[in-house]
Amino acid sequence: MIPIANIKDVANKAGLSVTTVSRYLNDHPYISDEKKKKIQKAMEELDYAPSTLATQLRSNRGKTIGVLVSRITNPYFAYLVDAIEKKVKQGGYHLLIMQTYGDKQEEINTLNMLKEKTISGVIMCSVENDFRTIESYTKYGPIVAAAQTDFKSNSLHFIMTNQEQATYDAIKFLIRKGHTRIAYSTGGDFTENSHGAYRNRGYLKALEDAGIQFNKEWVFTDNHTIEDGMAIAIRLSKLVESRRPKAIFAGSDEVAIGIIQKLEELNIHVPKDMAVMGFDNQPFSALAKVPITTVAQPVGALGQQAAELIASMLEETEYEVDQSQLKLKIIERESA
Amino acid sequence: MIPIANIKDVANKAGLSVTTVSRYLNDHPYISDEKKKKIQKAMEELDYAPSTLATQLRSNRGKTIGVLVSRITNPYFAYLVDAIEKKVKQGGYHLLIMQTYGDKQEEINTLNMLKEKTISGVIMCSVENDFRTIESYTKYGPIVAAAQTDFKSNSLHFIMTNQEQATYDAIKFLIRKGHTRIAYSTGGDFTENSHGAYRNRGYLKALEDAGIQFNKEWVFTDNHTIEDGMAIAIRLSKLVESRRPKAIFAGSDEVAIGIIQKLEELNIHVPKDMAVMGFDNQPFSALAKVPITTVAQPVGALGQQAAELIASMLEETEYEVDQSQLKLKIIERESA
DNA sequence: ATGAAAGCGCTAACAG
DNA sequence: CTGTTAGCGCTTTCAT
Repeated sequence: MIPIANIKDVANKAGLSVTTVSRYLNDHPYISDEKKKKIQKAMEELDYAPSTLATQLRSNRGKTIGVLVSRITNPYFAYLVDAIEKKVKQGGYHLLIMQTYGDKQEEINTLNMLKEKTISGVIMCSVENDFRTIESYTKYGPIVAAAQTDFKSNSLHFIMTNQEQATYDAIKFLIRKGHTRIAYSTGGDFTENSHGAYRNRGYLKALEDAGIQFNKEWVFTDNHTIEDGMAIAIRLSKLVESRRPKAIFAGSDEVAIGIIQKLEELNIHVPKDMAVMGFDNQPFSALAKVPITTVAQPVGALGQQAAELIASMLEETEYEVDQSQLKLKIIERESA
Repeated sequence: MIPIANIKDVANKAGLSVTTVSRYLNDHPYISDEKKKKIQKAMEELDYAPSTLATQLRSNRGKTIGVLVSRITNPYFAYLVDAIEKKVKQGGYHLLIMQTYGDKQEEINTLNMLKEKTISGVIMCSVENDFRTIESYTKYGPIVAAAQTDFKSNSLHFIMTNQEQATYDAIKFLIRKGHTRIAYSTGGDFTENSHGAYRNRGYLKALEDAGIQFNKEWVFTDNHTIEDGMAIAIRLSKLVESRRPKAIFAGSDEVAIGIIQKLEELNIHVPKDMAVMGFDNQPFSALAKVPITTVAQPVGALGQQAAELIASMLEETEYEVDQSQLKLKIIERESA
């Protein structure tokens, strides 16, 4: 691991000053072609690459964007990260991935990296803390959150999809299929200010509008994985039939596939005995044992726009989010 | 976006020198408790956080590890990244994710970030260039590749699983099931030095050992996604039955699920008309329409050990890879 | 068109 | 135990 040449070495070799070399590096005007050649030659011979560390320290601007996800193994986040990465790369940015696993403190830790200049901006694909708290970190750098909210802020920016409406539509879809006994699974805890509060509202509102009584026994909280879905199925199966729902909004395709799998194992058939509705429209959803009826999220557009928005904040240019690209859509297949 | 306090501000506020503050920051001995308190207080009041940029520039050691994957949306890589992230976090490192999408130049670009000090080390979860080339970048920082190879190097380190043996075993498994017409899909181009060369060898060797004639018509190259799998199924279906294989080694569960899905649509049944063998044992594989028989990769151990290995190189300590954790294993389900 | 010199925020001799 | 000082590699006035 040999010491790498620095700008001074290049300057010496080229018989010029560091200033000129720096100018060359930054595409300044006023350098004669002759010297340009010399510099290029020196750089090649020395196998030179400018230290991003020094550049960033001096110019006070980095090229790394932090991306917060709850876990990268959730395909929803993987696809989001993919879309973000493709876009930011165009602007010469890089992505530092941080997983929170639902932990508030981990999220704060990442936000603090803004202060330490480890990253220059943050895209929050999931959010754990309340927006008031998060907003307070915008004084350290730009933050974009992908989340639905009423929270108004000049400094904290959002890329929003209408989760409430989509959930309302999804429940309505089940109701139109004749369902009235509709269970509900969420990644949060079903309280007012938690994860998925908007979806909760959509669920409640759809029931209410249809004159269906809400049944607290039928809400399942804190579910994220295939295993969580399986656990739900087991609980569902243990309910005597008179108290058992006939449909469930799973909150994610991962949970949905777990539910379906276990239900079938337990000889409860989908959708005949139990309709299951997913969320996300992940690649495997169409290919499951019972293809999943779900709501598609516009991940590609979401990631791309989040990337463009954060870049515009970093570069102090304007960017207008295009809501028309951010629509959710029910995909009807066989599970409901 | 307010300017952040620096070490000098803290020193001034605490009425001490920057050295003492720096010592405090780095847990040096020999600071009186009284001053420690003062420093803590000053830091809090100023909302101070040390600039990682300056620290790294000065100490010439960063805390960011680059991770190269071909695409993060492939669950194999997502789980690998997850395992790596969990481990490096313990050492205070962060992960910069780079996707190559199979592009050699992208891989080189990432390796070059070592030179620029953007990252301090690289874990290559996928590899595109030849090892001779990659090895030449080790002079800029530690590189760990997760790949099987005979390439010997003092500077370039490997975390290896025996892909050849696993493929041999998988093909053997099919042969024991009575198959002799076995097709083969790979992510590479089936040449000697490409992607998956070891798997190719395993395939060829298993055929040879069983006295089965190799049929070039039955190898499908450059397949990675579910869509690629579907395309294979279509090509398979177009073969007249006398020239059609009765089994296929898909190379990945993603490709396998695509093949199975499309085959079933085309009324060719798995495994009756065509056995399909996957690779990776991804979470959805057990839950597919026809649960996939596959070979499980030890992603967790792979990620963890890659992380420990790179950390040991960065910290110049010793680390011995534990091969016993790195075994591949056939998981028999229904597709073959 | 080019260069000298100051300094970004921090660490590490060295001196006391 | 604490402070002074010289850089790490780069950008950026300010001269020339």
